[in-house]
Amino acid sequence: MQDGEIRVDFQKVIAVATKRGIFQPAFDAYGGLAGFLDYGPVGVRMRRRILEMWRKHYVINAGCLELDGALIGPESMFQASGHLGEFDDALVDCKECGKQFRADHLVDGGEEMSRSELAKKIINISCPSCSSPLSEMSAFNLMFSTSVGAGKGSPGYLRPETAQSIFLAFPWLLRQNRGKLPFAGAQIGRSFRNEISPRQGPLRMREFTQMEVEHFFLPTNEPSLPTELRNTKITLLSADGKESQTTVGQAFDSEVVTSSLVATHLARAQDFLISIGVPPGKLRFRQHGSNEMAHYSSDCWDGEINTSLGWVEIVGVAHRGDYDLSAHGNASSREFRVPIPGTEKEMELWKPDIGKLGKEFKGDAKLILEAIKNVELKPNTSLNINGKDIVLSEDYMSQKTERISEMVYPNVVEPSFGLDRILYCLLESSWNIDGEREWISLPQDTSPYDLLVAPLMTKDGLDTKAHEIMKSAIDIGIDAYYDEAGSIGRRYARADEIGIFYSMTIDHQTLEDGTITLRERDSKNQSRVSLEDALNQVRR
RNA sequence: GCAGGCGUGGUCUAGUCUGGUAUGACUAGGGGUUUCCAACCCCUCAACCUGGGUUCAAAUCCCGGCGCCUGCACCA
Repeated sequence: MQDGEIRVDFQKVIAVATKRGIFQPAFDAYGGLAGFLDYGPVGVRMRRRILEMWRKHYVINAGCLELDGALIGPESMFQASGHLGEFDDALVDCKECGKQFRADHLVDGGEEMSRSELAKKIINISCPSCSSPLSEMSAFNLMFSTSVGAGKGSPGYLRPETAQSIFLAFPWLLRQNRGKLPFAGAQIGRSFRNEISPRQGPLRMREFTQMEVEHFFLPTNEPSLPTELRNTKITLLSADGKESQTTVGQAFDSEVVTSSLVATHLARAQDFLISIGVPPGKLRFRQHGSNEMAHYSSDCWDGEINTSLGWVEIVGVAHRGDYDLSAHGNASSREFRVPIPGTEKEMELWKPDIGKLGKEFKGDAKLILEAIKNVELKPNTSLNINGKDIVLSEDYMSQKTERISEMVYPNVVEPSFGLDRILYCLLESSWNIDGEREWISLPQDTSPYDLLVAPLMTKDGLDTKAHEIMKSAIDIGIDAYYDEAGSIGRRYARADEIGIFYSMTIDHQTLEDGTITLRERDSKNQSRVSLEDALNQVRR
């Protein structure tokens, strides 16, 4: 079977997902609500295992600092992050044919205009499709809004990405890292976007789980591409349309990927995805064109999987520059900059003697302090305060020695994974069909269960023995599933359908010599081994 | 959000045109039999998306809502 082959379609995956307890539409009993899913017993296990693998890669191995941020944020924060402005589309629709357009796309230079300007211009424009008059402009924001507190409360929004939590926590995380750059924050959590028309189940959700890393570094000292990642094979589709199968090292050397940290995270993302079972032949990284780029990003590569629905984005590796930290630095009261090492200078500075200024100038002292805030103070500085010329002599100031560094906003590279999409793509791409037999061929690490425990029959004490074995498997940390219903073949089929990695069958010989039959899912190979050997093999 | 199509047990489906106690299969559960890759026999559970209208009577006809699919638009 070919690596890149597509063997199953969307409808089929959704049908089996429902049948086998992976996921189903939420609020089904009330007619459903588009864009929301419930995960069932098997789905929750799969998600948990994918998350475990992600944490292993990014938190445990790569040493990212993990955060779990609040879901609801204040308006001022989203103002600063750009989400209130940029996530907000001004829409008009045609009164005649009902088509809907983005107002800023209909007006020349509309993308640069303020809302009120746009509203004035749009009055004179008619429907591009049928030339009928257009409706008044209405705003649509993709963020869910709510109100915080009693009564009218203050406006709040559900976060549309987990990233902002990490940006806001940057000064705090930096202290946890004892002031050292580079470092990365990592977060797993839910995000919310009020999509206009969510479709295709887990691929376009209104509530979804993100796994994000924000890797902070000094712009003057970008982490280099680690040598062990240079040979990572990767398929790249750059913005100019050229597709290349190359290595991360070559892509960086030839400047297809210009940032060493972006290159690093392309390699890491690829490693992670392959480790959870994404077939390399179905994976590529596609560079965004400049018109596609999000408001914060200067370079972005989407990791995409080839599915029955076309290429589906499951991870974005974005160079966000200093967009977010400088936005929060400017809008909030906190310092988000860091000193640039080596720029530390000793300076002789004159500081005003506020006590003396106050005694001498009384009410004007405040104005003087403000006036000297932005100039370099030295003896006999002359100022104009309320039309009066004032010369500050040495008596009003004293000289101090200070060590000062240049300050800079760190830059950030962000790999951002969508868990729900990953799970869907994994189900689809690991689907195998062989005649009547259909099974999910996930690596053991992301299979929902390690082991099926099945007595060949439910008599002669075989089921009792199987229960005992079940317990001993669970005791040593094996995720085991017990099934005694129906023929053994049927049980294998059920186990295969959700991708249980091993099956263990208990028969009469088990009662005599303690051996069992161990079956491996993909090959269907069976071997008779002692229970102890079997459990050791199954144990992860 | 617009247009078109669709909505029947857990799943797939017949029935809708032509209004009258909803068909079949699979799955699942119980029992029997058998035992290493969805075997067989018996039994059981279980459905007309929702709200209104027309009618003696609505799964069926009409209108609204919700959901799904396709196309357009949108998409970090």
